[in-house]
Amino acid sequence: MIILDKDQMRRNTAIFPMSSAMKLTGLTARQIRYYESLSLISPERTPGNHRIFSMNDLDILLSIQNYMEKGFTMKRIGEILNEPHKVDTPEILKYNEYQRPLLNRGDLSRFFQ
DNA sequence: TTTCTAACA
DNA sequence: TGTTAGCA
Repeated sequence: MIILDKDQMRRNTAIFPMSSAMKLTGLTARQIRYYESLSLISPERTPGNHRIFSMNDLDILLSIQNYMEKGFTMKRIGEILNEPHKVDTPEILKYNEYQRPLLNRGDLSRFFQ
């Protein structure tokens, strides 16, 4: 199927400015820009060159937070997110069990821990 | 006023 | 990563 799922399209719609990404993920602008440089996320840009994030971008950012909390290095996280074939290691699978549910179904509980 | 890039402590 | 300078 060439056309993405309706929901997937909406989740890929970029509308959040840096300030929103920072509040929603708890990350600093510096960190977010750094992760983009590692191709972990690919936010769109406004005509003025300002980044605009989609829900999927934020979701990835949240996942990065999870991995960091579990002690993964940015190098390792980069491999995990950019090269799926490296994810099937006992090491990763073990931690994936603790991954929180993705940003969907209107579940906002993740924002209130 | 907010965000951006680049670069240095 | 933090922070700051100088732009847009």
